[in-house]
Amino acid sequence: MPIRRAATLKDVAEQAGVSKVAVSVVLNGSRSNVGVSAATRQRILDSAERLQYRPNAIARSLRRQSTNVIGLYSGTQYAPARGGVFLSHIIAGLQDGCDAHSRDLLVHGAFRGQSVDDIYQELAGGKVDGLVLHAPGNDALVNLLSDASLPCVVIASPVENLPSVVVDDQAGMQLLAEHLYRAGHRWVAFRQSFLRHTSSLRREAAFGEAAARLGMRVETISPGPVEHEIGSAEAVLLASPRSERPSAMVCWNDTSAYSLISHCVERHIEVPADLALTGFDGFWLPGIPRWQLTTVCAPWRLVAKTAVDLLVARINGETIPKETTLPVTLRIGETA
Amino acid sequence: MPIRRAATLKDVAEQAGVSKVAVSVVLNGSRSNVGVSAATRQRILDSAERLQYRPNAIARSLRRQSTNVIGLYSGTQYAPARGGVFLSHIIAGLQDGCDAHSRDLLVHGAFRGQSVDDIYQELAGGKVDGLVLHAPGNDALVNLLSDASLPCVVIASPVENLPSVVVDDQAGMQLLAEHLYRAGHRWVAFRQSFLRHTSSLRREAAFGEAAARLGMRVETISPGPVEHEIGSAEAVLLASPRSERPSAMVCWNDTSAYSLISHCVERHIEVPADLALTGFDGFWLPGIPRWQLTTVCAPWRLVAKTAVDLLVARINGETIPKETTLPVTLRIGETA
DNA sequence: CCACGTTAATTTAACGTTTAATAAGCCAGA
DNA sequence: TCTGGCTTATTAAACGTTAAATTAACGTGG
Repeated sequence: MPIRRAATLKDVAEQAGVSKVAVSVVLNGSRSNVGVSAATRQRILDSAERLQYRPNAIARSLRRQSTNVIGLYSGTQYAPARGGVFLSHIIAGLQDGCDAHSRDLLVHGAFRGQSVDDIYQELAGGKVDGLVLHAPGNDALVNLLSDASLPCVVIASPVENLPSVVVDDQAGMQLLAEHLYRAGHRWVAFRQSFLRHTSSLRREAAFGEAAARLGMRVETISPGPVEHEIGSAEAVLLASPRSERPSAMVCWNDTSAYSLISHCVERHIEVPADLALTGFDGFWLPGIPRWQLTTVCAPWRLVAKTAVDLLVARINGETIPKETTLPVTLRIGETA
Repeated sequence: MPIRRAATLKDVAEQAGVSKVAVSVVLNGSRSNVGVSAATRQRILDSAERLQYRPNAIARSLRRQSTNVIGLYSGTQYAPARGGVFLSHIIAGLQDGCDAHSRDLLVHGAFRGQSVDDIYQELAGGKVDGLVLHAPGNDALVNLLSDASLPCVVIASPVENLPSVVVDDQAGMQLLAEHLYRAGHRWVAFRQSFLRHTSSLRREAAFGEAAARLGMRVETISPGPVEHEIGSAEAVLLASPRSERPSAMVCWNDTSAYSLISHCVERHIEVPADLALTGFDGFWLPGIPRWQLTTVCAPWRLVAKTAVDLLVARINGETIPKETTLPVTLRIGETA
């Protein structure tokens, strides 16, 4: 079978016996000053149809100096087992946004072992009109990006000098603290991310303050160095009699909470009777039976969608707020 | 602050007092016949450094007629709650592949309400060097793509005329049938996807044959028209005494199985004592306690990675197999 | 001292678009 | 009859890169 080159403007123009410009105006309508008569227009349309013309997006991008593509750079590994549920909501939201603004989404590679400069080059190489950053981590990279004229919006955790879209950790922790207080808890622990994510640290601080304001005793527990494993301090805690340890644990996110439930089940600790526990994120996992987690529901998908909205506004030259905070809600389940 | 235009080859060339070609050769090394002396090379490198030159990916793509980007088109909505876990594994695998071949991943929009022609134009507009298709659905689109010279690989479900990467549904169903037979089951049901996915139909057929070969009685159950809800036929079945209904249900995927477990718990049906059930996919959900599903583990992430490998081979002009089938394994949990 | 190969460069053209500038034809009004 | 304006076009240039063809300079061996 003959692999024939895709038809270009030039081909159509020759077929129709007109100039490239006329074809461009008719097929990819521009706001320039050229007019085209009805007859010519029809001839062009016919030729385009006959030649199966499709405009070349790359050439157009080069000329227009804009690609209609939004990039995503995430500093975390996109591993479904670790944070994958989170990122899958983020990607869904980015798609919502891209869809609404007729843009495509470019997911940049993992950049394993590449230098900051290489990563920056890849990000700023003109492939995208703007960038959504998740957990960029690397300060050097962020500095490069702040200096560059490439529009960026950060999600999930704020970063100095760049606009961000986050959820109201503060309010979420306040809601949890009040709920636990009302349920009678006076000694509670915050279960931190074993990787000490920025979000975890922010929530730890917020919960500490909220609980202290209510007069509760608060401490922080770090789980083991391996995900889903239990740390030694935590093991000691879970082995202690009920009266000699916190009666509730606020986990930094849902995954951590589910993992903790497993440990409790193994140790025959009744949830919430022996130990109450809560999560954060509120992701709905398909049909998980039995355990309805008490958690803070955060609109992550909307966060991503909003980030794209802002990014597009920014690309269009508008000024966008430094920090956008989306509200959270408390979902009371059966674990606290 | 001054938003200064990014430096181009021309800028560097002028600074260094050489031609653009020399700069191109030094910075973006090509295999052409031009030589550059050590002194000139240094001068160019210095200028590039001073001007913070980054090559423009779009211009390069236009000239090279290749973008180094792989596209993903999925006919399904990317909704985390529905199939999102699946797609998140797929995207992870695509990233593995893109990473291995130094490519980027372009996730095309949802194309809500767009015509086949528009979608095709978007896909074939030169933005990507090749396309991974998931559940393309639309026949017209597939035909267009088969005709076009754009390399494609289909994943998850085979499509006529296009190379595909799938998992061994046949073997998986054989394993399940044998396992259930050994456990003493002689009357089993296949729980179909309420959307009648192609995969579900293939598995239904394969399981039917395998079970029949073993002399088991088999039937098919369609769940309700709403996801995670139960259908009337199924409700009747679950309400029947144990001896008057199948003793095991093979669900078309894990999500369906988890959902069914919930219904069983509500109805006080003990799993697996009163009803055994199995899934398909073997996704690990973070720390779900209590229910270890008996299921077929399918290497979806690897499927996606393999698709990219093949696609890249195809882009490089190699011939690739029509259908690639990856093996599955049986994971025996506590539900069957 | 000249033909020849090697090295170090440059000039030209091309990739497929879009925009700006320009030109030709025609008609209305002064 | 000329000026000006509108319609319908065309030509030239530009976006930033790379490939092919060309040129200039410099030995080197015959």
